[in-house]
Amino acid sequence: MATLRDVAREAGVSVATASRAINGLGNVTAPTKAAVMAAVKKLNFVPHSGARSLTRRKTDTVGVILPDLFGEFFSEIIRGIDLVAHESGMHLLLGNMHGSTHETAAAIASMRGRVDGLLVMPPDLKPELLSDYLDPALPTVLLNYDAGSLDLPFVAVDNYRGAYAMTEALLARGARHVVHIAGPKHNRDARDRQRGFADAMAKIAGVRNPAILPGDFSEESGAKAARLLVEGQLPADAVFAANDQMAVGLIAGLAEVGKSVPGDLMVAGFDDIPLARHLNPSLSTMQVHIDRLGSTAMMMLLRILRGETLGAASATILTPALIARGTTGAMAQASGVHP
Amino acid sequence: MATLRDVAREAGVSVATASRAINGLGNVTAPTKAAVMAAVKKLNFVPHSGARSLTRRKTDTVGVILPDLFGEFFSEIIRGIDLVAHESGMHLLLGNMHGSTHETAAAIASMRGRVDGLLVMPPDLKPELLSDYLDPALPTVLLNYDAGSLDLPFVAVDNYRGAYAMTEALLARGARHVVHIAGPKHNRDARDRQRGFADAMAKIAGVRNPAILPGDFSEESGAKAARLLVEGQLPADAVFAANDQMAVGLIAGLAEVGKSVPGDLMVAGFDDIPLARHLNPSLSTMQVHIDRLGSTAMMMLLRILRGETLGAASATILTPALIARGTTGAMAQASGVHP
DNA sequence: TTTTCCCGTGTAACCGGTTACTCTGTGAAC
DNA sequence: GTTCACAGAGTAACCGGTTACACGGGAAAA
Repeated sequence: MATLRDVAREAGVSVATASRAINGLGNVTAPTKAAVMAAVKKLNFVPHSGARSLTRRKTDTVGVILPDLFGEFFSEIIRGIDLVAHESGMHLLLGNMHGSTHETAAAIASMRGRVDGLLVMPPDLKPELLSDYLDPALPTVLLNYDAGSLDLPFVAVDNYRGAYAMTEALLARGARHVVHIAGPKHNRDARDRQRGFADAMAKIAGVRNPAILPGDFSEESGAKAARLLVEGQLPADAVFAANDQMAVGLIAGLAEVGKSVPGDLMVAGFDDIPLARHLNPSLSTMQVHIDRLGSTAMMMLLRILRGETLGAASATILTPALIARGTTGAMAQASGVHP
Repeated sequence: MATLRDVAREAGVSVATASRAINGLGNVTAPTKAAVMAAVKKLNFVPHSGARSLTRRKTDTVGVILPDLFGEFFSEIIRGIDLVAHESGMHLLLGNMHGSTHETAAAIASMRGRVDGLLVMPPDLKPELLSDYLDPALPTVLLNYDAGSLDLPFVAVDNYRGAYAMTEALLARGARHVVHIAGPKHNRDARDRQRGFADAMAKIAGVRNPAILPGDFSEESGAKAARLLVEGQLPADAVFAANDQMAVGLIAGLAEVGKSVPGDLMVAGFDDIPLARHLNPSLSTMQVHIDRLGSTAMMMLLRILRGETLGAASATILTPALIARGTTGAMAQASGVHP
């Protein structure tokens, strides 16, 4: 592979001049520049980004550290990030942290010298721990994580208000006994959604201890909730699952025991996964623009890298939108095709 | 940020010794090593990967260049790659090529000095062009692309045999008039699937010019095909869509005009997207393990990087599996929950 | 004509690590 | 008591770019 020295020799100039010509800096006459460019072509020279980033002290790369994610979520976040990154000529260095806290630390450490900034979606670990791992000198934006005590910029989804709004909507459609299927206990999103549900039940319906079934965001746990619901003979005219996956499992489970949706029970989910609108009846849910989570965070990071101060914009909350569909009695849409 | 020089000074040794101690190379006494490690802890030193890769001439990173992909496909490939990469301590540098040929070249060029190898999924461009962009010195494995003339290692899905098998299955279930909905004209996968369909029709059913409707892999084009089918009064008792998305649109379109599946018509797709098994009736399709596309390619690349020669393994073909479900009259499965 | 200034270019230091080679001192072999 | 081998540590070159600074020469200013 040709180096800048080779190009300079070929063009009969010094490396400094070659470098200037290639990077379009001033102080190079047209003929000189032409000679350098000819040498570049001839030798098929491509600058070595690694070497360049060493002196420039910037890599034009941002590190993205995500936990193990389920398909749709993952790709949408990346898509959102990439969209913005690509516009600014930035590269994305992926670093999944596969579960363990130890790996998180390793993933972050291994980014030093490779990236100009970091987008981190921490799993459910404590802020104090996180701050131990993060390099304060490296601009960092957190994804879906309100750092609280740490004053790191972040983008998060307002799970609380989303759940509140959905519960409110179910009650408004006439439900009296709304049951919630919760997500994993240690999961922040799940906890916030549960709080939103409970608060809405308390404030709007005056119900202090609404029924809450355990779940773990999986389809299976939704189906299991259906059995619990029926066998336990819980009074229920609506079920609000903490995510769509569980709602899907729930509906299948209810169908098996002959309960109809929304006839016997209304059902609602959260996330608006693509499958939601294809179900029959289609699933009512809270729409979260996951890609915006990524693109917004990336934009924030870019601004920090440009030296701008974010101020109030350093905490961005995305509010999910209510999508009323068939499972809450809205008119069933023609499934399949939507412009 | 502390550098190796700082650590060396703090520990009272030379940079060479510090480097050896940190990297666990021999020729360092225990006390010396301990002193260095203490300095590392104290100064919170993290080696600068960029600098290290410059001298080592390896980056422990592989570049992944993918075209603009639809969600599921993208995340599954990445997941497969990451799975293997992570095990070997490799990083992933993402470089989407958003369409244009020019961008592809730029994406590949910008990888020089950043990566040890490349995984490239070329869009539908010609092999000759591709070889112009690729650096012969950089180990490269192609994804879903039979390089043909180029002797680059690749992993591909056997779309031809998959389509052949599905067509065969439809005929075996008693279909006489099978209609194909094709994918985008310039798309390799789509063309191979169409060939497989046409060949199966010719060889098994003796049909020379089977009906083929245009499509572009989108749901909309599937719905449009449904209209064409009904309005054109094509004789048809089975429709084989070149991918699941179109099959989904098709089924919705058929439902609108009162055609039942599989009663009036059997329907089959290709890919086995997650939605497929959730439809009612569930969609028969060819299962492609997209994640294996990624993991297999990554394994091949790792072997090349280790200096092994692949030999026959340099061309890996993944054969999709037939999944018979409700839309071809197989017993409808309880939708929603599957272990 | 002399001085000043600036433009185009070259020299060399530097980014932060790695490593070939050198040097020193100790214990084993003679 | 030499000589030799070798382990432990240091010096400095090097990876491939960027860039501060120096330098020479021609045009403009005096």
